[in-house]
Amino acid sequence: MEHRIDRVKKLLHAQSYKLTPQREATVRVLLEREQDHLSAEEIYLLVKEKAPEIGLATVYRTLELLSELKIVDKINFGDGVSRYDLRKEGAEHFHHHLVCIECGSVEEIVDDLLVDVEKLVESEWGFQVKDHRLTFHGICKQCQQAAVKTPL
Amino acid sequence: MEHRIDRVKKLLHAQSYKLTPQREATVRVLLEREQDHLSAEEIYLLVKEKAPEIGLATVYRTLELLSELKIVDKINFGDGVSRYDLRKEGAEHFHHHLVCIECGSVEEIVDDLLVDVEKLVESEWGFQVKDHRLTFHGICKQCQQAAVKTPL
DNA sequence: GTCGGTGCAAAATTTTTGCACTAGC
DNA sequence: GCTAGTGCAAAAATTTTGCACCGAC
Repeated sequence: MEHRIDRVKKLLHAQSYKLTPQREATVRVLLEREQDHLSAEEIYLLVKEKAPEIGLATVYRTLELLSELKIVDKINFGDGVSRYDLRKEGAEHFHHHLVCIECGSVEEIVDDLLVDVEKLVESEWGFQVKDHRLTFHGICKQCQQAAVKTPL
Repeated sequence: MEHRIDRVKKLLHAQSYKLTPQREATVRVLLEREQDHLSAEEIYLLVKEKAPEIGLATVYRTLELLSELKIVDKINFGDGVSRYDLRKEGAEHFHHHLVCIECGSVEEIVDDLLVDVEKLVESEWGFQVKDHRLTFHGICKQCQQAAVKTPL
């Protein structure tokens, strides 16, 4: 855990930003709840438990900063709010999402499935790919099983 | 053009909704500006030119309805607003987006690149894919050429 | 007359901004 | 002291909702 905080600290310092207590608390929440795709509000409430004096605006400013530095990814699943995901350390593996349209659960998959597709996009469209977002919408394993047990 | 309006009309009727003048004006704007990824506000302003009495709330309600019926796709590129895209007629081909991080242009690609990837997700994760969203971020052909001519 | 649909205004929600204040160098 | 960073409150921006009204069947 600590080495991951240190890594963020270094990335911030490299751009002359500081890892303030507020920023550290925010990063710690992101680390602790890495699988959770938290919204700014949710992050704010969790950070408040560690650092009660923090303001929502600071959380937004921190998340925006981390987002610019590509330390977190700002993602949007179509409900009104942005969600924030810590990037994995080895930046060559992106992670994608499986959003269940039944129960709303979000699963992550870490394989880089798009290597071939990216090559195709570069050669066919002349578009130099830097990053990508991929989200599948569908029905998760649990809901499929539930549907078998209790059909409509 | 007209047959595409008719198609929407049928889809609405099939679910006991009407193609009111306001809804028709909205769909026409979407048809005319199909490549443009308009926001609700932009659509509202364009619809107002045809039907000045329309309210923004109606545009939102129409877009939400069309979205539920899968006639349009609600997409989000990370700026604060939702954008709306008419689905292509042959629903088995989704369309993906190439977002240029230099000039902000959005290109569409219509190939269904993900057939193999979807199969993998279904077999590996047991997730039944219904739809997907794929966006590439990178540098478009024009900006690459501009960069060669005028390096930093 | 009923009911889906609409327009308007108000409300709710999410995010940003202005400004005075603080802490570290 | 200067500067980056912060907290708070206000503002902005986007989207939703309540309600009275309208129009087609």
